[in-house]
Amino acid sequence: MKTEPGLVGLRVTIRDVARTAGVAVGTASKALNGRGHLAPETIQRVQQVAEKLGFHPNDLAKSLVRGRSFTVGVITSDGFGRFTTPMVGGIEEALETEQISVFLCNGQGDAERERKYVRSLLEKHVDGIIVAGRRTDPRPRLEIGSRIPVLYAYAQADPGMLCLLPDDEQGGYIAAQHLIEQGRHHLAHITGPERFEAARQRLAGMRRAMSEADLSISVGNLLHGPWEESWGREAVDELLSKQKSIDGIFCGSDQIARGVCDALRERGVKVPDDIAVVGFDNWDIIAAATRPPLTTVDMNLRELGQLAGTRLLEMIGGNQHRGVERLPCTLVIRESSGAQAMASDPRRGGID
Amino acid sequence: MKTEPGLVGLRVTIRDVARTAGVAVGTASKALNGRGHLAPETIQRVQQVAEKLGFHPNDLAKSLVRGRSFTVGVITSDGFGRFTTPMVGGIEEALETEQISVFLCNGQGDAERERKYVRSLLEKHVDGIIVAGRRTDPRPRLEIGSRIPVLYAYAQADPGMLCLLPDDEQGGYIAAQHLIEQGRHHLAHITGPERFEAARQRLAGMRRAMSEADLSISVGNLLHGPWEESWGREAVDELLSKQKSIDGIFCGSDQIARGVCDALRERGVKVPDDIAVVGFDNWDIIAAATRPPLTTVDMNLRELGQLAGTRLLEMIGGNQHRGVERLPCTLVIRESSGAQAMASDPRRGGID
DNA sequence: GTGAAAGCGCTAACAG
DNA sequence: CTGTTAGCGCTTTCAC
Repeated sequence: MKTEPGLVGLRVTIRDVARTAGVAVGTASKALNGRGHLAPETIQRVQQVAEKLGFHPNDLAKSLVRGRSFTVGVITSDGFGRFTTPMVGGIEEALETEQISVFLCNGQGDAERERKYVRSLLEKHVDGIIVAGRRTDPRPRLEIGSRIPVLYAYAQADPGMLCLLPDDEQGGYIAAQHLIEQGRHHLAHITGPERFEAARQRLAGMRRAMSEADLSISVGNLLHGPWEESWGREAVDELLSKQKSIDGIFCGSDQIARGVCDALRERGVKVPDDIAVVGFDNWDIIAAATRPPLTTVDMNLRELGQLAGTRLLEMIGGNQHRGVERLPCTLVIRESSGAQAMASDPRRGGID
Repeated sequence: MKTEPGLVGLRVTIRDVARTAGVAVGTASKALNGRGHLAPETIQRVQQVAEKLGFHPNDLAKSLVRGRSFTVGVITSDGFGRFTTPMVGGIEEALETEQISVFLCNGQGDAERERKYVRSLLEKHVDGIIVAGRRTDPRPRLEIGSRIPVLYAYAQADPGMLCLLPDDEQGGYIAAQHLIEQGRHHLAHITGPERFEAARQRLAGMRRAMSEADLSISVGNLLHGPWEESWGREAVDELLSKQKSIDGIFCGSDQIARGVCDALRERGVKVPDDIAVVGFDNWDIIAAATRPPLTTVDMNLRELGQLAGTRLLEMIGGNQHRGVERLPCTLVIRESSGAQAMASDPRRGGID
């Protein structure tokens, strides 16, 4: 026995709407979607009935017949940590303009889990998949025995895949360039482990900026260590124990920069007057709370996410992309670098 | 013209599998899902063919006929900030055991966006919705003209809804109790704005612990301010300028606690020797980097998320829930409280 | 302009 | 044990 329209029927279908409005199902469909040529009054009547009945079209059925689900999957590897969080926001933003919903999958960097998720997403017939990572070093490619587009954001697979990354080299460049512009010529770099591509590229960018100004990093002024606040403090000890005349430090992360600033202050070294400091990440909870507030490089992860969403949409539309695409970083000027806060051009110092 | 099985056919359907395996569609379905009674060899053959063809069942069709989508929607209000991030992890974990996928919706605390998302989720025929907030104060209920279950996690609507919250009162209780057990009897409380229910409840818990020990908070030792690190520093100035003999401070958040510790150290006050400090949140990036590392209260947000997932599953299964349910907090002992690090019982000091 | 019918891919009776 | 049939709710021809 069919539920009567207007009653509590848990499932108001288009047939209920059609019957109540006194039209055929096909007609109701057209009225609801604005397709075909219908009498204005019919359209209105159907829509009113739908409204009154609280009709919600069943996307499952819709997708089935249209052959597309209007959903995409996002597989993250760090369970929404500080890198993926803003990215996912950007992805969603780009996708929602096309009414596409996001399946969230927390891969936790575990290949087995990722495989499971891929399977599940494939069965949900998602229109595409974005892999959002937490480090830029190459990782194994996601195996998908299917023709749906895949893309990597803040993650890198092989060159056959589209990989969206921040331009760490350019980020290092603008950081160092900024210090140099403040008249600081004796620069040190305190950063993370050398095995991170990001650390190597930021350093490369710094070197490029310095060599353009006929400067270079003195031996002993380049310190690699863990990505931790305490490493920033230790590194300062190491650096200053050698009595070097340093007037600027570029740090590979805001956490390191925070440790650096704390250590300098506790030694009576004034930031930025004696030594200017620039961080990396613009992780506001760190950067804004540091004394003084950190000038730092922003990787524009939200924009990276938006780009990922946009590119995926293009790929779903049939335009394939591949290779590495890098998004410029931006300098966010606060107080630690001794500069006037001012708008900075995102493209400035770009390498292209 | 149908794509031949085995060819590049972008859509391998169960019919392709059935035809290739030389069985009927219904039989293939049973073989693939382990339903009905089939000859073992048939099952195997069908499965092999499915594998070879790279067959992925279409969940859309499956859901359509089964009347359930095996998906749920999670609407967050802070775009995956520090509260929702661990919760969403827990939610996913609880749900994946039942093979349920999560639609991620970033409501950004905007009622209009939430409405849009609800609509979209309803059309996707999700089996349930979780609203994950970032503060525990009452918020408007989500309007859903439908019979699917809804629940609030780290958010509170009206009493007709199921709301899952951390037990802030008990959290405040165990924090203060811990300080008292360390022999600290002159306690201060530096916390967030009074308009936050969480701030009021943590304070209430602290009061309960103190009154049980025949203690109370002296006038002037209770300071409300913004949830910021700098407020912690300012509050210390305010507190110590009055020359009070304080030997313990319970802070309403780790950020505040960090500011407090920094300010104390810079004034030459030893933590924990002179003054013991306890924070709230166990936000590791803050708590672990503070000098000394913070003893703090963990709201177990991941577990809260798991609970949310579990409860939603129960509700989907037909068992309705309503009212507020609170999950106990746990004390995480580090160095700032002067205690031996030791396992603590989550239930200890519970109010029930 | 509107209705009727076919079918998206799958599962679930019911026959055989 | 396996095949056939009838839909799930919707869109989309194609007639009228």
